[in-house]
Amino acid sequence: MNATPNLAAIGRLLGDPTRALILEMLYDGRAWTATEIARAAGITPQTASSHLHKLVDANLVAVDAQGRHRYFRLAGSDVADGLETLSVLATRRVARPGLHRVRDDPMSLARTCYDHLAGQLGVRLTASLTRNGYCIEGHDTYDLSTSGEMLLKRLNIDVEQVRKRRRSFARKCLDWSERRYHLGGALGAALAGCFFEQRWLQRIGDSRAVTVTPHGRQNLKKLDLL
Amino acid sequence: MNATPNLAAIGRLLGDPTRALILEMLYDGRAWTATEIARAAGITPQTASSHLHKLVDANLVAVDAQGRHRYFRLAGSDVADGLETLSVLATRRVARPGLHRVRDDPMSLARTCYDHLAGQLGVRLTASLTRNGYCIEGHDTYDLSTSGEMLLKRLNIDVEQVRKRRRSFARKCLDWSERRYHLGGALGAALAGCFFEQRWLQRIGDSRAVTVTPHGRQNLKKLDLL
DNA sequence: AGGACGTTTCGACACGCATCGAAGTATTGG
DNA sequence: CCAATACTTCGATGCGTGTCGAAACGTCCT
Repeated sequence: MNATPNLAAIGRLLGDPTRALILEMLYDGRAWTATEIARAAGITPQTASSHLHKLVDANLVAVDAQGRHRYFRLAGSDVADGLETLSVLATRRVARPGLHRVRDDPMSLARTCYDHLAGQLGVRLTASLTRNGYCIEGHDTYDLSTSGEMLLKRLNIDVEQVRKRRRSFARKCLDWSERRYHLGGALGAALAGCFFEQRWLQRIGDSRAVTVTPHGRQNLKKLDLL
Repeated sequence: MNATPNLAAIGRLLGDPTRALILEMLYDGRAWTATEIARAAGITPQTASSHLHKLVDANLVAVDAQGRHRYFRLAGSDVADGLETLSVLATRRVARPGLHRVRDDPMSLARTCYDHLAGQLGVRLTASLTRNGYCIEGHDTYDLSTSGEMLLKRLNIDVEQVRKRRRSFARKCLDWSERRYHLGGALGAALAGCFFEQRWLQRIGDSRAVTVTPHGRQNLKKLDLL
Protein backbone atom coordinates (compact mmCIF):
# COMPACT_ATOMS: atom_id res chain seq x y z
CA MET A 1 0.00 0.00 0.00
CA ASN A 2 0.98 3.61 -0.26
CA ALA A 3 2.65 5.15 2.74
CA THR A 4 1.32 8.60 1.95
CA PRO A 5 -1.99 7.84 0.31
CA ASN A 6 -2.77 9.65 -2.88
CA LEU A 7 0.25 11.88 -2.50
CA ALA A 8 0.78 11.57 -6.21
CA ALA A 9 -2.92 12.17 -6.82
CA ILE A 10 -3.03 15.37 -4.84
CA GLY A 11 0.25 16.42 -6.41
CA ARG A 12 -1.07 15.92 -9.93
CA LEU A 13 -4.13 17.85 -8.89
CA LEU A 14 -2.11 20.86 -7.79
CA GLY A 15 0.46 20.35 -10.52
CA ASP A 16 -1.52 21.77 -13.39
CA PRO A 17 -0.77 25.49 -13.84
CA THR A 18 -4.39 26.32 -14.55
CA ARG A 19 -5.68 24.51 -11.49
CA ALA A 20 -3.03 26.19 -9.37
CA LEU A 21 -4.21 29.52 -10.74
CA ILE A 22 -7.80 28.65 -9.85
CA LEU A 23 -6.82 27.71 -6.31
CA GLU A 24 -4.97 30.99 -5.96
CA MET A 25 -8.07 32.80 -7.08
CA LEU A 26 -10.13 31.02 -4.41
CA TYR A 27 -7.42 31.45 -1.81
CA ASP A 28 -9.04 34.30 0.07
CA GLY A 29 -12.26 32.37 0.64
CA ARG A 30 -14.42 34.22 -1.87
CA ALA A 31 -16.66 32.26 -4.22
CA TRP A 32 -16.79 32.58 -8.01
CA THR A 33 -18.69 31.01 -10.87
CA ALA A 34 -17.02 28.77 -13.42
CA THR A 35 -17.37 31.40 -16.11
CA GLU A 36 -15.81 34.13 -14.02
CA ILE A 37 -12.94 31.83 -13.20
CA ALA A 38 -12.57 30.90 -16.85
CA ARG A 39 -12.35 34.54 -17.88
CA ALA A 40 -9.79 35.30 -15.18
CA ALA A 41 -7.68 32.29 -16.06
CA GLY A 42 -7.88 32.82 -19.81
CA ILE A 43 -9.54 29.51 -20.60
CA THR A 44 -12.94 28.43 -21.86
CA PRO A 45 -15.77 27.72 -19.42
CA GLN A 46 -15.80 24.02 -20.21
CA THR A 47 -12.13 23.71 -19.31
CA ALA A 48 -12.71 25.58 -16.06
CA SER A 49 -15.66 23.34 -15.31
CA SER A 50 -13.51 20.28 -15.82
CA HIS A 51 -10.82 21.55 -13.46
CA LEU A 52 -13.27 22.68 -10.83
CA HIS A 53 -14.95 19.32 -10.67
CA LYS A 54 -11.66 17.57 -10.17
CA LEU A 55 -11.03 19.89 -7.25
CA VAL A 56 -14.53 19.25 -5.91
CA ASP A 57 -14.03 15.49 -6.20
CA ALA A 58 -10.90 15.84 -4.09
CA ASN A 59 -12.86 17.85 -1.53
CA LEU A 60 -10.54 20.81 -1.88
CA VAL A 61 -13.26 22.99 -3.32
CA ALA A 62 -16.92 23.20 -2.37
CA VAL A 63 -19.76 24.33 -4.60
CA ASP A 64 -22.96 26.21 -3.78
CA ALA A 65 -25.70 25.98 -6.38
CA GLN A 66 -27.83 29.09 -6.71
CA GLY A 67 -30.21 28.91 -9.62
CA ARG A 68 -28.28 28.57 -12.82
CA HIS A 69 -25.14 29.85 -11.14
CA ARG A 70 -22.70 27.62 -9.29
CA TYR A 71 -20.40 29.30 -6.86
CA PHE A 72 -17.10 27.57 -6.23
CA ARG A 73 -15.11 28.28 -3.11
CA LEU A 74 -12.31 26.72 -1.10
CA ALA A 75 -13.66 23.87 1.03
CA GLY A 76 -12.16 25.31 4.20
CA SER A 77 -9.42 27.34 5.80
CA ASP A 78 -7.43 24.18 6.33
CA VAL A 79 -7.08 23.86 2.57
CA ALA A 80 -5.56 27.33 2.43
CA ASP A 81 -3.25 26.40 5.29
CA GLY A 82 -2.17 23.30 3.45
CA LEU A 83 -1.47 25.26 0.29
CA GLU A 84 0.53 27.82 2.25
CA THR A 85 2.59 25.00 3.75
CA LEU A 86 3.17 23.65 0.29
CA SER A 87 4.29 27.08 -0.89
CA VAL A 88 6.95 26.96 1.80
CA LEU A 89 8.20 23.72 0.30
CA ALA A 90 8.09 25.38 -3.09
CA THR A 91 10.28 28.29 -2.07
CA ARG A 92 13.00 25.89 -0.98
CA ARG A 93 14.14 25.94 -4.56
CA VAL A 94 15.51 29.47 -4.18
CA ALA A 95 16.64 29.14 -0.59
CA ARG A 96 19.98 30.93 -0.64
CA PRO A 97 20.94 31.89 2.89
CA GLY A 98 22.25 35.43 3.12
CA LEU A 99 21.01 36.27 -0.34
CA HIS A 100 17.54 37.33 0.66
CA ARG A 101 16.42 40.04 -1.71
CA VAL A 102 13.65 42.31 -0.57
CA ARG A 103 10.74 42.17 -2.96
CA ASP A 104 8.55 45.15 -3.48
CA ASP A 105 5.62 43.86 -5.48
CA PRO A 106 2.26 44.42 -3.79
CA MET A 107 1.78 40.74 -3.06
CA SER A 108 5.01 40.53 -1.10
CA LEU A 109 4.36 43.81 0.69
CA ALA A 110 0.98 42.86 2.08
CA ARG A 111 -1.62 40.23 1.31
CA THR A 112 -4.27 38.11 2.93
CA CYS A 113 -3.59 34.49 3.78
CA TYR A 114 -7.16 33.16 3.69
CA ASP A 115 -8.47 35.42 6.45
CA HIS A 116 -5.42 36.89 8.17
CA LEU A 117 -2.54 39.09 7.06
CA ALA A 118 0.71 37.94 5.50
CA GLY A 119 3.61 39.38 3.58
CA GLN A 120 5.89 42.10 4.91
CA LEU A 121 2.92 43.77 6.59
CA GLY A 122 1.80 40.60 8.34
CA VAL A 123 5.29 39.81 9.57
CA ARG A 124 5.86 43.41 10.64
CA LEU A 125 2.60 43.63 12.56
CA THR A 126 3.37 40.38 14.29
CA ALA A 127 6.83 41.63 15.21
CA SER A 128 5.31 44.82 16.65
CA LEU A 129 2.80 42.83 18.67
CA THR A 130 5.54 40.75 20.27
CA ARG A 131 7.95 43.68 20.66
CA ASN A 132 5.33 45.61 22.62
CA GLY A 133 4.52 42.61 24.74
CA TYR A 134 1.00 42.20 23.41
CA CYS A 135 1.82 38.74 22.16
CA ILE A 136 4.37 36.23 23.40
CA GLU A 137 5.95 33.96 20.82
CA GLY A 138 5.82 30.25 21.57
CA HIS A 139 7.14 27.35 19.57
CA ASP A 140 4.14 26.90 17.32
CA THR A 141 1.71 29.47 18.69
CA TYR A 142 1.48 32.92 20.13
CA ASP A 143 0.06 33.77 23.52
CA LEU A 144 -1.93 36.88 24.28
CA SER A 145 -0.72 38.89 27.29
CA THR A 146 -3.04 40.89 29.54
CA SER A 147 -1.87 44.09 27.83
CA GLY A 148 -2.67 42.36 24.56
CA GLU A 149 -6.18 41.65 25.77
CA MET A 150 -6.58 45.32 26.60
CA LEU A 151 -5.38 46.30 23.14
CA LEU A 152 -8.04 44.09 21.58
CA LYS A 153 -10.64 45.60 23.87
CA ARG A 154 -9.67 49.05 22.59
CA LEU A 155 -10.19 47.72 19.08
CA ASN A 156 -13.63 46.45 20.05
CA ILE A 157 -12.69 42.82 19.57
CA ASP A 158 -14.37 40.36 21.92
CA VAL A 159 -11.51 38.09 22.95
CA GLU A 160 -13.71 35.53 24.65
CA GLN A 161 -15.72 35.19 21.46
CA VAL A 162 -12.54 34.64 19.47
CA ARG A 163 -11.24 32.04 21.90
CA LYS A 164 -14.43 30.02 21.56
CA ARG A 165 -13.96 29.45 17.82
CA ARG A 166 -13.31 25.89 16.83
CA ARG A 167 -9.85 26.58 15.46
CA SER A 168 -6.38 27.49 16.63
CA PHE A 169 -6.47 30.69 18.64
CA ALA A 170 -3.17 32.20 17.54
CA ARG A 171 -1.15 29.92 15.35
CA LYS A 172 2.20 30.70 13.78
CA CYS A 173 1.79 30.72 10.02
CA LEU A 174 4.92 30.51 7.92
CA ASP A 175 5.22 33.16 5.24
CA TRP A 176 6.62 32.10 1.89
CA SER A 177 7.76 35.54 0.80
CA GLU A 178 9.34 36.54 4.10
CA ARG A 179 10.26 33.06 5.28
CA ARG A 180 9.25 34.17 8.76
CA TYR A 181 6.26 33.51 10.95
CA HIS A 182 3.24 35.74 11.19
CA LEU A 183 0.09 35.68 13.29
CA GLY A 184 -2.69 33.42 12.02
CA GLY A 185 -5.54 31.49 13.58
CA ALA A 186 -8.70 32.99 15.00
CA LEU A 187 -6.83 35.93 16.52
CA GLY A 188 -5.08 36.78 13.26
CA ALA A 189 -8.41 36.63 11.46
CA ALA A 190 -10.10 38.82 14.04
CA LEU A 191 -7.40 41.48 13.81
CA ALA A 192 -7.40 41.48 10.02
CA GLY A 193 -11.19 41.66 9.99
CA CYS A 194 -11.11 44.61 12.36
CA PHE A 195 -8.56 46.47 10.21
CA PHE A 196 -10.60 45.95 7.05
CA GLU A 197 -13.77 47.01 8.82
CA GLN A 198 -12.18 50.22 10.05
CA ARG A 199 -10.90 50.87 6.50
CA TRP A 200 -7.34 50.83 7.78
CA LEU A 201 -6.61 48.31 5.06
CA GLN A 202 -8.15 47.70 1.70
CA ARG A 203 -7.80 45.11 -1.00
CA ILE A 204 -6.04 46.01 -4.24
CA GLY A 205 -8.69 45.32 -6.85
CA ASP A 206 -9.73 41.71 -6.71
CA SER A 207 -6.38 40.31 -5.70
CA ARG A 208 -5.15 39.05 -2.36
CA ALA A 209 -2.85 42.02 -2.21
CA VAL A 210 -3.60 44.69 0.35
CA THR A 211 -2.63 48.32 0.96
CA VAL A 212 -2.62 50.36 4.13
CA THR A 213 -4.82 53.46 3.83
CA PRO A 214 -3.40 56.80 5.05
CA HIS A 215 -6.01 56.72 7.79
CA GLY A 216 -4.94 53.21 8.72
CA ARG A 217 -1.25 54.04 8.70
CA GLN A 218 -1.93 56.88 11.11
CA ASN A 219 -3.89 54.72 13.53
CA LEU A 220 -1.52 51.76 13.36
CA LYS A 221 1.40 54.09 14.09
CA LYS A 222 -0.51 55.54 17.01
CA LEU A 223 -0.83 52.02 18.43
CA ASP A 224 2.87 51.47 17.71
CA LEU A 225 2.00 48.56 15.46
CA LEU A 226 3.67 49.90 12.32
CA MET B 1 2.84 37.41 -10.60
CA ASN B 2 1.95 34.19 -8.89
CA ALA B 3 0.35 34.45 -5.48
CA THR B 4 1.63 31.08 -4.36
CA PRO B 5 4.92 30.83 -6.16
CA ASN B 6 5.67 27.63 -8.00
CA LEU B 7 2.67 25.93 -6.49
CA ALA B 8 2.12 24.24 -9.82
CA ALA B 9 5.80 23.39 -10.07
CA ILE B 10 5.93 21.70 -6.68
CA GLY B 11 2.65 20.00 -7.43
CA ARG B 12 3.92 18.58 -10.70
CA LEU B 13 7.02 17.48 -8.86
CA LEU B 14 5.01 15.49 -6.32
CA GLY B 15 2.41 14.50 -8.88
CA ASP B 16 4.38 11.80 -10.61
CA PRO B 17 3.66 8.40 -9.03
CA THR B 18 7.27 7.32 -9.24
CA ARG B 19 8.58 10.47 -7.60
CA ALA B 20 5.96 10.14 -4.88
CA LEU B 21 7.16 6.59 -4.31
CA ILE B 22 10.74 7.80 -4.06
CA LEU B 23 9.78 10.44 -1.53
CA GLU B 24 7.95 7.85 0.52
CA MET B 25 11.06 5.71 0.49
CA LEU B 26 13.13 8.63 1.79
CA TYR B 27 10.45 9.62 4.24
CA ASP B 28 12.08 8.17 7.34
CA GLY B 29 15.31 10.09 6.82
CA ARG B 30 17.46 7.24 5.59
CA ALA B 31 19.68 7.67 2.55
CA TRP B 32 19.78 5.43 -0.52
CA THR B 33 21.68 5.29 -3.79
CA ALA B 34 19.97 5.87 -7.12
CA THR B 35 20.35 2.22 -8.06
CA GLU B 36 18.80 0.97 -4.83
CA ILE B 37 15.91 3.35 -5.31
CA ALA B 38 15.52 2.24 -8.91
CA ARG B 39 15.33 -1.41 -7.89
CA ALA B 40 12.79 -0.66 -5.17
CA ALA B 41 10.63 1.44 -7.47
CA GLY B 42 10.82 -0.96 -10.37
CA ILE B 43 12.43 1.46 -12.79
CA THR B 44 15.82 1.75 -14.47
CA PRO B 45 18.66 3.65 -12.78
CA GLN B 46 18.65 6.37 -15.40
CA THR B 47 14.98 7.08 -14.77
CA ALA B 48 15.60 7.19 -11.03
CA SER B 49 18.54 9.49 -11.57
CA SER B 50 16.38 11.84 -13.59
CA HIS B 51 13.71 11.96 -10.89
CA LEU B 52 16.19 12.38 -8.07
CA HIS B 53 17.85 15.33 -9.71
CA LYS B 54 14.56 17.08 -10.17
CA LEU B 55 13.95 16.63 -6.45
CA VAL B 56 17.44 17.88 -5.67
CA ASP B 57 16.93 20.93 -7.89
CA ALA B 58 13.81 21.73 -5.88
CA ASN B 59 15.80 21.37 -2.66
CA LEU B 60 13.50 18.66 -1.40
CA VAL B 61 16.22 16.05 -1.50
CA ALA B 62 19.89 16.37 -0.61
CA VAL B 63 22.71 14.25 -1.94
CA ASP B 64 25.93 13.10 -0.28
CA ALA B 65 28.65 11.98 -2.66
CA GLN B 66 30.86 9.19 -1.32
CA GLY B 67 33.18 7.88 -3.95
CA ARG B 68 31.24 6.44 -6.82
CA HIS B 69 28.15 6.19 -4.65
CA ARG B 70 25.67 9.02 -4.24
CA TYR B 71 23.39 8.84 -1.28
CA PHE B 72 20.08 10.63 -1.64
CA ARG B 73 18.11 11.66 1.42
CA LEU B 74 15.31 14.03 2.34
CA ALA B 75 16.65 17.57 2.66
CA GLY B 76 15.18 18.02 6.14
CA SER B 77 12.47 17.13 8.58
CA ASP B 78 10.46 20.12 7.39
CA VAL B 79 10.08 18.42 4.02
CA ALA B 80 8.59 15.38 5.73
CA ASP B 81 6.30 17.67 7.70
CA GLY B 82 5.17 19.36 4.51
CA LEU B 83 4.48 16.03 2.85
CA GLU B 84 2.50 14.87 5.87
CA THR B 85 0.43 18.05 5.71
CA LEU B 86 -0.20 17.37 2.07
CA SER B 87 -1.34 13.85 2.88
CA VAL B 88 -3.94 15.34 5.16
CA LEU B 89 -5.23 17.35 2.22
CA ALA B 90 -5.18 14.18 0.18
CA THR B 91 -7.35 12.23 2.61
CA ARG B 92 -10.07 14.83 2.29
CA ARG B 93 -11.25 12.89 -0.71
CA VAL B 94 -12.61 10.09 1.48
CA ALA B 95 -13.71 12.24 4.37
CA ARG B 96 -17.02 10.70 5.35
CA PRO B 97 -17.90 11.73 8.88
CA GLY B 98 -19.10 8.81 10.99
CA LEU B 99 -17.97 6.29 8.44
CA HIS B 100 -14.46 5.82 9.74
CA ARG B 101 -13.38 2.26 9.14
CA VAL B 102 -10.54 0.96 11.25
CA ARG B 103 -7.68 -0.16 9.07
CA ASP B 104 -5.48 -2.98 10.17
CA ASP B 105 -2.56 -2.91 7.78
CA PRO B 106 0.82 -2.48 9.48
CA MET B 107 1.27 1.03 8.14
CA SER B 108 -1.95 2.22 9.75
CA LEU B 109 -1.25 0.38 12.98
CA ALA B 110 2.13 1.94 13.64
CA ARG B 111 4.71 3.79 11.58
CA THR B 112 7.34 6.45 11.82
CA CYS B 113 6.65 9.97 10.67
CA TYR B 114 10.19 11.08 9.87
CA ASP B 115 11.56 10.58 13.38
CA HIS B 116 8.55 10.22 15.65
CA LEU B 117 5.67 7.75 15.88
CA ALA B 118 2.40 7.91 13.98
CA GLY B 119 -0.50 5.66 13.13
CA GLN B 120 -2.77 4.06 15.71
CA LEU B 121 0.21 3.51 17.99
CA GLY B 122 1.33 7.13 17.81
CA VAL B 123 -2.15 8.44 18.47
CA ARG B 124 -2.70 5.94 21.29
CA LEU B 125 0.59 6.75 23.00
CA THR B 126 -0.20 10.44 22.78
CA ALA B 127 -3.65 9.84 24.25
CA SER B 128 -2.11 7.89 27.14
CA LEU B 129 0.40 10.64 27.79
CA THR B 130 -2.34 13.25 28.08
CA ARG B 131 -4.72 10.96 29.96
CA ASN B 132 -2.08 10.35 32.62
CA GLY B 133 -1.28 14.03 32.86
CA TYR B 134 2.23 13.67 31.48
CA CYS B 135 1.37 15.96 28.60
CA ILE B 136 -1.18 18.74 28.36
CA GLU B 137 -2.78 19.31 24.98
CA GLY B 138 -2.68 22.86 23.66
CA HIS B 139 -4.04 24.26 20.43
CA ASP B 140 -1.02 23.48 18.28
CA THR B 141 1.42 22.03 20.79
CA TYR B 142 1.69 19.83 23.82
CA ASP B 143 3.12 20.90 27.15
CA LEU B 144 5.13 18.65 29.42
CA SER B 145 3.94 18.52 33.06
CA THR B 146 6.28 18.00 36.00
CA SER B 147 5.11 14.38 36.23
CA GLY B 148 5.90 14.13 32.53
CA GLU B 149 9.41 15.38 33.17
CA MET B 150 9.82 12.69 35.80
CA LEU B 151 8.62 10.05 33.37
CA LEU B 152 11.27 11.11 30.87
CA LYS B 153 13.88 11.02 33.59
CA ARG B 154 12.92 7.40 34.31
CA LEU B 155 13.42 6.70 30.62
CA ASN B 156 16.86 8.29 30.77
CA ILE B 157 15.90 11.14 28.45
CA ASP B 158 17.59 14.46 29.17
CA VAL B 159 14.72 16.93 28.88
CA GLU B 160 16.92 20.01 28.98
CA GLN B 161 18.90 18.64 26.07
CA VAL B 162 15.70 18.06 24.11
CA ARG B 163 14.41 21.55 24.85
CA LYS B 164 17.59 23.08 23.49
CA ARG B 165 17.08 21.65 19.99
CA ARG B 166 16.41 24.17 17.27
CA ARG B 167 12.96 22.83 16.46
CA SER B 168 9.49 22.64 17.95
CA PHE B 169 9.62 20.97 21.35
CA ALA B 170 6.30 19.12 21.23
CA ARG B 171 4.27 19.93 18.16
CA LYS B 172 0.93 18.41 17.27
CA CYS B 173 1.30 16.44 14.07
CA LEU B 174 -1.86 15.52 12.19
CA ASP B 175 -2.16 11.85 11.29
CA TRP B 176 -3.58 11.03 7.88
CA SER B 177 -4.71 7.52 8.76
CA GLU B 178 -6.25 8.36 12.13
CA ARG B 179 -7.17 11.94 11.33
CA ARG B 180 -6.16 12.81 14.86
CA TYR B 181 -3.15 14.52 16.37
CA HIS B 182 -0.12 12.77 17.71
CA LEU B 183 3.05 13.92 19.45
CA GLY B 184 5.80 15.19 17.16
CA GLY B 185 8.65 17.65 17.47
CA ALA B 186 11.84 17.12 19.45
CA LEU B 187 9.99 15.40 22.29
CA GLY B 188 8.23 12.97 19.97
CA ALA B 189 11.55 12.17 18.32
CA ALA B 190 13.27 11.65 21.66
CA LEU B 191 10.58 9.26 22.86
CA ALA B 192 10.56 7.26 19.64
CA GLY B 193 14.35 7.10 19.66
CA CYS B 194 14.30 5.83 23.24
CA PHE B 195 11.75 3.12 22.39
CA PHE B 196 13.75 1.90 19.41
CA GLU B 197 16.94 1.93 21.46
CA GLN B 198 15.38 -0.18 24.18
CA ARG B 199 14.06 -2.58 21.52
CA TRP B 200 10.52 -1.87 22.61
CA LEU B 201 9.76 -1.17 18.97
CA GLN B 202 11.30 -2.40 15.78
CA ARG B 203 10.90 -1.60 12.12
CA ILE B 204 9.12 -4.06 9.84
CA GLY B 205 11.72 -4.82 7.20
CA ASP B 206 12.75 -1.67 5.41
CA SER B 207 9.40 0.06 5.58
CA ARG B 208 8.21 2.87 7.80
CA ALA B 209 5.92 0.39 9.52
CA VAL B 210 6.72 -0.54 13.10
CA THR B 211 5.77 -3.31 15.53
CA VAL B 212 5.79 -3.39 19.29
CA THR B 213 8.00 -6.19 20.64
CA PRO B 214 6.59 -8.39 23.45
CA HIS B 215 9.20 -6.89 25.72
CA GLY B 216 8.14 -3.41 24.65
CA ARG B 217 4.46 -4.11 25.11
CA GLN B 218 5.14 -5.28 28.65
CA ASN B 219 7.11 -2.18 29.58
CA LEU B 220 4.74 0.26 27.90
CA LYS B 221 1.83 -1.33 29.76
CA LYS B 222 3.75 -1.05 33.01
CA LEU B 223 4.08 2.69 32.36
CA ASP B 224 0.38 2.80 31.49
CA LEU B 225 1.22 4.09 28.04
CA LEU B 226 -0.47 1.30 26.09
C1' DA C 1 -43.47 28.75 -24.78
C1' DG C 2 -39.20 30.52 -26.43
C1' DG C 3 -34.89 32.82 -26.22
C1' DA C 4 -30.78 33.81 -23.45
C1' DC C 5 -27.30 32.42 -20.54
C1' DG C 6 -24.53 29.43 -17.44
C1' DT C 7 -22.88 24.93 -17.16
C1' DT C 8 -21.73 20.26 -18.47
C1' DT C 9 -20.63 16.24 -21.64
C1' DC C 10 -18.36 14.25 -25.58
C1' DG C 11 -14.83 13.61 -28.90
C1' DA C 12 -10.63 14.93 -31.21
C1' DC C 13 -6.23 16.87 -31.09
C1' DA C 14 -1.71 18.16 -29.52
C1' DC C 15 1.70 18.95 -26.23
C1' DG C 16 4.44 17.49 -22.23
C1' DC C 17 6.98 14.32 -20.08
C1' DA C 18 8.09 9.74 -18.03
C1' DT C 19 10.47 5.92 -19.68
C1' DC C 20 14.12 3.15 -21.54
C1' DG C 21 18.16 1.72 -24.68
C1' DA C 22 22.58 3.15 -25.94
C1' DA C 23 26.49 5.47 -25.10
C1' DG C 24 29.46 8.50 -22.27
C1' DT C 25 31.68 10.02 -17.73
C1' DA C 26 33.44 9.18 -12.82
C1' DT C 27 35.54 6.15 -9.32
C1' DT C 28 37.22 1.97 -7.43
C1' DG C 29 40.03 -2.20 -7.35
C1' DG C 30 43.18 -5.41 -9.16
C1' DC D 1 46.32 0.72 -16.95
C1' DC D 2 42.31 -1.96 -17.68
C1' DA D 3 38.06 -3.97 -16.23
C1' DA D 4 34.03 -3.37 -13.32
C1' DT D 5 30.64 -0.66 -11.21
C1' DA D 6 27.76 3.52 -10.35
C1' DC D 7 25.89 7.16 -12.34
C1' DT D 8 24.60 10.53 -16.01
C1' DT D 9 23.40 12.31 -20.72
C1' DC D 10 21.09 11.93 -25.08
C1' DG D 11 17.53 10.66 -28.31
C1' DA D 12 13.41 8.20 -29.52
C1' DT D 13 8.94 6.50 -28.20
C1' DG D 14 4.46 6.23 -26.27
C1' DC D 15 1.00 7.34 -22.90
C1' DG D 16 -1.62 10.66 -20.23
C1' DT D 17 -4.16 14.59 -20.08
C1' DG D 18 -5.18 19.60 -20.76
C1' DT D 19 -7.51 22.03 -24.25
C1' DC D 20 -11.29 23.52 -27.13
C1' DG D 21 -15.34 23.16 -30.58
C1' DA D 22 -19.85 21.35 -30.89
C1' DA D 23 -23.78 20.25 -28.75
C1' DA D 24 -26.83 18.96 -24.86
C1' DC D 25 -28.81 20.19 -20.39
C1' DG D 26 -30.89 23.45 -16.70
C1' DT D 27 -32.52 27.63 -15.14
C1' DC D 28 -34.21 32.23 -15.55
C1' DC D 29 -36.80 36.02 -17.75
C1' DT D 30 -40.23 37.91 -20.70
